[in-house]
Amino acid sequence: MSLVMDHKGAGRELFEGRIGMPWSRFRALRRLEGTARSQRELADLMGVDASAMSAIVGDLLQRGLVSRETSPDDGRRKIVAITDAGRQLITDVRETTDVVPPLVAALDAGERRELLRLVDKMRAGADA
Amino acid sequence: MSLVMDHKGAGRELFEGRIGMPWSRFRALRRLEGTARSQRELADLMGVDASAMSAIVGDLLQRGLVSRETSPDDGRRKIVAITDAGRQLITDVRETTDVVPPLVAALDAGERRELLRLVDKMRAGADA
DNA sequence: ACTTCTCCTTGTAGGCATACAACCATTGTA
DNA sequence: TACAATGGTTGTATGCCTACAAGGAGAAGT
Repeated sequence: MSLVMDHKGAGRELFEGRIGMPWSRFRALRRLEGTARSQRELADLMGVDASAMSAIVGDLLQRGLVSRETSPDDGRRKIVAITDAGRQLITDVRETTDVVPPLVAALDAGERRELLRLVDKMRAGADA
Repeated sequence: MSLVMDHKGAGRELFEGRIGMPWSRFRALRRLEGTARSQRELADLMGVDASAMSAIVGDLLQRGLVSRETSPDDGRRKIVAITDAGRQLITDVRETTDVVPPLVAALDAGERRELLRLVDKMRAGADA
């Protein structure tokens, strides 16, 4: 945890510099890859409150990465869906491998593979 | 990196709730375990500017976790040293193992050991 | 000596993440 | 039909991390 906390700053700098967007936006975008969701669902998934979600979606909308429209079933809900541009952005980020974080440089190839495996496993657990 | 970014919030909450201190303070404190250092040294190590360091040390001082005195050699420098209370706090934090981060819960014992090894190796690289 | 550099401090500001309160519109319930 | 609950928006505030500017004090170079 300590390692994480100490290097999140570097991570954000790297990321935000690369795609010019606060991390929270990308985080939300990722949750829309599979399904469109209401803002409430998104907020619950990410553990933030409705007002924060409102701002995030508003921003993504302006960037053209998602669409937002009122649900036909329930006039209160706004359904947020990822756009092609949004998908493209996620793909681009995923393919960004040219910057090996300095941290990982300390590991050899086998260790990196193992780390990746563990991280994926943790993420799978966390997303569930 | 994604995993890190997504869970730093939880980490901070956990940490700050436990010891009532922003992470940056602890981060600085750790760098004083081995040697006393001037604020400039500390700032360079942590990659923050002098004014940020000034605030951090001021806070640690108020908490009684470090001492600060002008260097005998150079009247400009303030030498910061960790106190017993500071060491105690670090020890306490290190011994806090009662909260297995939810993330790690997805791994079995062997995997956790391996993860720990990799993390230690990365940290060793980063601290150097 | 005079100037320049260095260390530290204080004040100020910006960005991000987050929360809460107040409010509107819509839906669900008694 | 009233009243309560829900989804969303806007405004406001807090905390942390960070930076930059300006200025005091000591040290170094010429």
